[in-house]
Amino acid sequence: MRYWLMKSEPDVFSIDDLARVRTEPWTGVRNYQARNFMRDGMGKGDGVLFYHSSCEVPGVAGIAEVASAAYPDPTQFDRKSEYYDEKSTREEPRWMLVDVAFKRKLKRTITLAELKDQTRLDGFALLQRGNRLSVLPVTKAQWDAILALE
DNA sequence: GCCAACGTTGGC
DNA sequence: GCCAACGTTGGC
Repeated sequence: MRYWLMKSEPDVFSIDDLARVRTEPWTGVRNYQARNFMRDGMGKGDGVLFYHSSCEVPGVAGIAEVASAAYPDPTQFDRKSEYYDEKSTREEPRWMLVDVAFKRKLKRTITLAELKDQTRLDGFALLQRGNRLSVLPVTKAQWDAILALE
């Protein structure tokens, strides 16, 4: 079992939205490194920190889990989707995703500011300069350190 | 294969 | 709304 962090803008899709729908296909990732983590790294049952980005209080808002193996993101084939990719084909899909299932909402959001204060989290990918990845790996030690703040 | 221009992310 | 970081695109 591995651990991950996945970013979502709460105005678009929040932890409460995930709680409502229970399981959500993680559509729209169009970054190769993030895709590779989903395609090659993730397995069913892996832990996911659900992170709210681009909002008033950025931070970890809940816990989810990987609920499927990777499969082609259907939005890449949909001409009407904002995620449509004309260079992708069904024979050779360019973009993959996993399903993400709700586990629980944290009692409170663990803020980015708090995470930055933790010396135990030095080296955490989320906190590295210029990081913009929307899907990134978390070690067991980092996972435990973050959730200990709840 | 280089690199300038451009677009996007995301914190502040 | 600003801006730093950085990935992608396309001309050469």
